[in-house]
Amino acid sequence: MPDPDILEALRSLPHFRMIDPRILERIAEGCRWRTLAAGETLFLEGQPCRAFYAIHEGGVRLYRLGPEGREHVVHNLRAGASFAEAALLSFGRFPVHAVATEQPTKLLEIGGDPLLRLFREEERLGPAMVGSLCMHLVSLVERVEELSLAQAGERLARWLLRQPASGKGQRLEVELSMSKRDIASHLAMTPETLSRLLRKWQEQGWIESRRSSVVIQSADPLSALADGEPA
Amino acid sequence: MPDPDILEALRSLPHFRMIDPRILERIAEGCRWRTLAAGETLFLEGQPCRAFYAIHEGGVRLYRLGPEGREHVVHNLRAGASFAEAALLSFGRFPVHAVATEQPTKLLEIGGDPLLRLFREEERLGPAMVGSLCMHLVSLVERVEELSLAQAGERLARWLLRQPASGKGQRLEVELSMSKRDIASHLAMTPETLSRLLRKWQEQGWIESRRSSVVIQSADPLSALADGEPA
DNA sequence: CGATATGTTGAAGTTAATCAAATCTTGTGG
DNA sequence: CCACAAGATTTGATTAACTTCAACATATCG
Repeated sequence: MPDPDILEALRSLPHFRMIDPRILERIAEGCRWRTLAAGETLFLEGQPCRAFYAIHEGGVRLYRLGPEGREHVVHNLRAGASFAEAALLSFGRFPVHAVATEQPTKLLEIGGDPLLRLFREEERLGPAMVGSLCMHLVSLVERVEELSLAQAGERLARWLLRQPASGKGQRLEVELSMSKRDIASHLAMTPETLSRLLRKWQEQGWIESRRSSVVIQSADPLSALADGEPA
Repeated sequence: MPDPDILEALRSLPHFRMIDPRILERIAEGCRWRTLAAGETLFLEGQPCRAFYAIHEGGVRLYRLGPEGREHVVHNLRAGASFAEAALLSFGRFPVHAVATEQPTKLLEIGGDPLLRLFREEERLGPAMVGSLCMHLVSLVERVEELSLAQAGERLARWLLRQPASGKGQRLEVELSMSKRDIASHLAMTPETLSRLLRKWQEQGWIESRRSSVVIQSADPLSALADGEPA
């Protein structure tokens, strides 16, 4: 009887988005929560690797030690990220040290043994995980592309047009799935800038900005912005 | 006798970074190049999917058609990105339309049949691909995190400290793996800003900026910057 | 050497962040 | 149901950071 929190956490990982629930339960049996204090070490370089990890809360720093004892930071990860998959599946040993950077840091430890056994027993697991990961990859690649755009308006217009929209004809209604504060953060701008952009576009008559939705009244100028036309 | 260009292109994909060269050759046999003109359609939503694609040059737009014939852009991808893996491995049909957005757009088409056969025959392929993809995922997650940082100096300092560095003791020498122009682009800043930051840090005595390398003379102030200390 | 691409520097102009404060929501307890 | 507190959003004024534009310098290569 696996912990429902663990199942929920597994489902939220891009690794397992499209995995059969029964298989997921078997993976969940090999999982457990780990909570670390800030600065506490999770594993050391060279140790044999029997699991990989997903950060539920807090942050983790992966680093090597240089000749003079200087930390060489390889990655600095926060909630939502996962790590050590390749160590588990390909290398067998951790290639870096890992320490928690925040207090508290809560990790999901996903045991490798059930996972590797399932890879052998369930033919569809490999392709399903690869497909699932790739879908996530495509999103991230595009997110990187978009964050590289200098203009805040360009980023917002792109994001807005990509949101699932209900509505017929010209009037598209976009339900905002997060708070505006979180949207601003997602788009790497301040809430103030987001608010001002929405107001400006409303004054132009392009949109109607509501509390938790935006009605797009004419998508064309937004599309132009999204494609890099000067504001 | 697979086309060496195809092998090279496959190797450069995060999917196949750690795959046995002999397996890679068998995958390569199911690949071919596709070149499209701007606006040309690659596939339509609902068509059966027998391959996935990697963009070698140009760009591809993935979209659905809304009720009024309005394009709903799902992704806008450029060189280096790949897509339709999940369609191939999980769905069997394309969930979106795909058209080239640039002239010319050159794609590598990776046939699904050899891939799916290999998944069954080669036990290690699944875990190896998952591990490889995850490694790339970790990098991307962190890149997103970093691009969200407002300050250009913060981004550069982080990037610099994470580069593989040779050198003993305090003097770390970082060989620049790309042109400064490309580094600037990677970090979402202009070459001018990059140049000015390097010069400023050199005047502070923190680094020595050379043509294609940077010698870090004291990493501490850079680390402070990278951790978000005000400049 | 000359041509082209890459990198550097300076001045001017914009964008978006910051700071500060007002307004609006939402949830809670009385 | 209302008052209140905490949080979210909006607005305005200011400022700092970064881009843009233009010119120059420096490599790289045939």
